[in-house]
Amino acid sequence: MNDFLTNLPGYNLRRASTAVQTQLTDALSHLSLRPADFSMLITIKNEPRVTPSELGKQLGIQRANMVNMVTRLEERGAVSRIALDGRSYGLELTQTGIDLCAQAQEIVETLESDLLMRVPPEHRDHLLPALHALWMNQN
Amino acid sequence: MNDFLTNLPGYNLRRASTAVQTQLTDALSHLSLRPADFSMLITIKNEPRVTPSELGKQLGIQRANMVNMVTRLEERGAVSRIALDGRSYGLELTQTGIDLCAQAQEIVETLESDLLMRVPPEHRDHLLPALHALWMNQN
DNA sequence: GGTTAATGCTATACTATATAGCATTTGGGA
DNA sequence: TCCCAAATGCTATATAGTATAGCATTAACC
Repeated sequence: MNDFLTNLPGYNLRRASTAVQTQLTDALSHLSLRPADFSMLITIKNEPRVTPSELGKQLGIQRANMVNMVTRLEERGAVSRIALDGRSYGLELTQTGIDLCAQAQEIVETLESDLLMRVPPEHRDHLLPALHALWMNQN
Repeated sequence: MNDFLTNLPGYNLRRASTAVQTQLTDALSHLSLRPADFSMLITIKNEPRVTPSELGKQLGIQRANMVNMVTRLEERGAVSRIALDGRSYGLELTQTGIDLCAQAQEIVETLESDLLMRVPPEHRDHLLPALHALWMNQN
């Protein structure tokens, strides 16, 4: 049927990504958390007092788009701001944020394991390094 | 730094996908064509008189969202509608559409080949089947 | 022949992403 | 020390992608 498209790695990349992303969005919605929210929480957890700018750099999110995301997480009491100097501040998880992150982490790890199980065993170990190369080895 | 996220296949899938998608969008923008437009053209080319409904099914696009896309392609003279019965119509490429599709195909194939070259050789052949399994083996 | 399903479509909403521009603050070089 | 460039947080805005609900018309099936 659609031989041309299904033989393109890029097309399959997009379809696979949207499928997985939809699953993750659905699963995390029970915590009223979006995928990007989780990536923020886990990064703040591993790197306390990270600034929104640095967070955006690591996650591939524009500075301008971080503002509302941080605000939402702050308004629900998951993160708090700590002034670093006159213009910037660092982010830390509150206890609520720590708990939320732990719950989300469980959901994510279940999904990630399901994801890998859908990949035929002989290809499984190649997926992560291949994907990693695709966005790290950018020009 | 961000060990947890970069070890998740799903996260790497998303980052890789957005990176590749951005490149494709940029490259196709010279033809004023979006990635989804190209997927429509190539499918119509290989399956003349396909209906918007069927096209959407194959490409994972909602019926409601096909309407404007088909209209735009029709307005620029790339596709034409052919009444199949009282309520549905089939799509065909015009000569303009055939030419446009050929140009786009060249761009896409160049990008796809670049994409594969970024993947370390030992993982290269595993990427397509692994990705394919991720969106075809859905429950 | 009448109900059910399919089709194309409108309207709408939300998420993700991107850019331009602004005020404030920091930091480094003259 | 002063000044200028860069960084930071932020506002406003625009676009693409995706999703749902609902509607009128037509086709298909029992």
